[in-house]
Amino acid sequence: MGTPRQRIGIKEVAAAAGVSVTTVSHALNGKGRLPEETRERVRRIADELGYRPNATARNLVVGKTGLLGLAVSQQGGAPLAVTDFAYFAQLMMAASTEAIANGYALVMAPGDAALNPQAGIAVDGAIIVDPVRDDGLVAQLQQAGIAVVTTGRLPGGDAPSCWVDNDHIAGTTEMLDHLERRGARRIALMTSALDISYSHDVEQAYADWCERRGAEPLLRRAASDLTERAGYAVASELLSLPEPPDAIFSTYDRLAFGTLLAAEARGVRVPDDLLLATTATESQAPDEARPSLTTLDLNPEEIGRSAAGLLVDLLEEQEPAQRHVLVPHRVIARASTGRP
Amino acid sequence: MGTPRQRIGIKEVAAAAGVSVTTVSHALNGKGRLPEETRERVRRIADELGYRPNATARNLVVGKTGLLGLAVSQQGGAPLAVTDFAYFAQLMMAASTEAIANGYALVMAPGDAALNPQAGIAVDGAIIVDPVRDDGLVAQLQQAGIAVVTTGRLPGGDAPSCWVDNDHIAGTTEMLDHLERRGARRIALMTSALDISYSHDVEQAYADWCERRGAEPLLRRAASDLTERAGYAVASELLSLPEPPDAIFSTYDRLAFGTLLAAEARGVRVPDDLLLATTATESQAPDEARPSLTTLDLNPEEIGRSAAGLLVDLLEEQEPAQRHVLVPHRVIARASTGRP
DNA sequence: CCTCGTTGGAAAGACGTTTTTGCAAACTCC
DNA sequence: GGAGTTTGCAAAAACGTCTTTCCAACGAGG
Repeated sequence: MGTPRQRIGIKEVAAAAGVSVTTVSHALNGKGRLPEETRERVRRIADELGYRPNATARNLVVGKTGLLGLAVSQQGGAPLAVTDFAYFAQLMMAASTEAIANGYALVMAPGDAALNPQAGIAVDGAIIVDPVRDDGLVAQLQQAGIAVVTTGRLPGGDAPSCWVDNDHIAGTTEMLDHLERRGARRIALMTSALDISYSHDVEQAYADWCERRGAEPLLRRAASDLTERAGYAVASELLSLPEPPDAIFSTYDRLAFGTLLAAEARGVRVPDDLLLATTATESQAPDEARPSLTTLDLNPEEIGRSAAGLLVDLLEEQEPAQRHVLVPHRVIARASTGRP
Repeated sequence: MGTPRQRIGIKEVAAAAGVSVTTVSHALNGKGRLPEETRERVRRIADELGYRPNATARNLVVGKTGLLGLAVSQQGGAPLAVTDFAYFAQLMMAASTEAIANGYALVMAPGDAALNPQAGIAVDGAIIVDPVRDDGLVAQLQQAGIAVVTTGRLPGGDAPSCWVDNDHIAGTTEMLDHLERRGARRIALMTSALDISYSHDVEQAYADWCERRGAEPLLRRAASDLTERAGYAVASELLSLPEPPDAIFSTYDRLAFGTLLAAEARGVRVPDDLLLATTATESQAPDEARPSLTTLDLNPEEIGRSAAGLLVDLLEEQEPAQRHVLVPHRVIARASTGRP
């Protein structure tokens, strides 16, 4: 108020610098043939005036929307992976940060329809989290020529695709080794029935690990809502076996919390009678549980950051440096596997 | 591939309909003077051709960005309200849905800087969740002339503002009444020390309620990380008082879960020895707890939907129908307050 | 001195809409 | 049947940037 506060544009900068708008544009974008001296002067003046290029105008001329979409693959019609809010929120925040740093805006798709090329919002590229087999959205996007990066790999995906993922085979193996070192002789795997690459990788790593040791696999898939209640049910069943496991590796922290409750209800002490480890979706929660939970940290922030970065590369460079990214994991030993 | 797949624009529609682009624009936007018959025909042809207006071009000419920002107010420099992922995610998804329905894209701000009018991404308007007193971002946005809607009211806010909120006074009172009806004689309030309107409203409602009954208030503010651990600590202190409460109302579900643990650890039975109620941030979790928790449901989806809707009104209409929205709450009685 | 290549920079078109203005044709009214 | 008024639509100007094209000045080589 008082100040006219006219948004200053490239024209104003040009006038102030005594050059044409062309020169300003070239100077700021490193294009054209200009002596470094002029470039520098224009940049300085633009800075002084607080010039911020209008993203809409730029997008219009370069033919982009400036938008990246982020969606969680839908199993059936589940209203978002309700159980994984923390993992998902961390991933999203990191992806958003990276997108903004590259001049894009990340928009959350509240459902498959939001990114539908025919009906939804127009985006330059999309990140699909944990695609399920035959994910319709992924197919639609690719068919429409929209760049797609998945976190986790598309099961059965034939087409060449871009993804970022953890090395779940290695992570699972490390955790099983850890449990064995802490004295486990009979390790059960508690996972989900979701048809995503994560499940497949973990189950395969587990099967291979057991086979190498000549051990009998003890695999349970919890109800796909992945609540503590589901973990409680599966753990109760496991613990009442004639030959119950002496260690459980859960691939979702909610399932592990439920397992903790089930153990307590049956008077099974963790870690004395049962070792318990989990994959983390929420960084603090496992540490706050009683006892604190040994965790395989999947580093969702880095997943999100990498996914957005890869997507931007895909959009801006003709040939991205890499089409696949592996994000490092980390085994964090806590009280639930003994010797804290 | 094979099909040229030229993006069809307003020009193609005009050609197909045998009219000018002006007429197409007018027909589609309900502007200008056109007989209904022409309008209808143009709309039909546009539909048949699958015409989708280019949002970027539209935004350019109307001088908008088409972006709405959503940020969680930062207390100090906390990396997002970590504890409230579920509440927050539900709110965000609903806001995103509403934004898209109105032709906007909602972008999550991964920190205050992202929406800074000087340095961040340019948005038409912003939703700030639970603003703390003297929130810098709110001030900056308003000063820059960017429309702001807050969920929860800005403490000490002098300027006229737009917000959507629950009637926490009424909600708290209802819950206290419920506890009293279920036999509580000494009700403690467990809340946070956050300087947001939510805390103030609840504390005031509690103080008033106690005063009306001549009861002594028993108020505790948990550490602001609001974890189960924090709830555990506060509950332990309360239960070890010479005259402990026979009911606790927690304003965050995590605190209530911690309370449940503390009660169990001390052999205090819920609901027999202690009634426990909580405000919900996660719809299923309180139901899944053991015992299931009586809940004050704040309806975060509706908060998010309303906030986005109000923001759009603010941007598109000179004078919005209303500047404040109250979203209904709901008391859900469960096992933790007896008689399920 | 003339030609040619290089350098620095400006002019103008384009991106796909919306909006304003303009202008005939078709009515209405006396 | 002429003067106004309404109706239906088109032409053109924006919006702010990037990009292509073009031109003048300058230097070098013969």
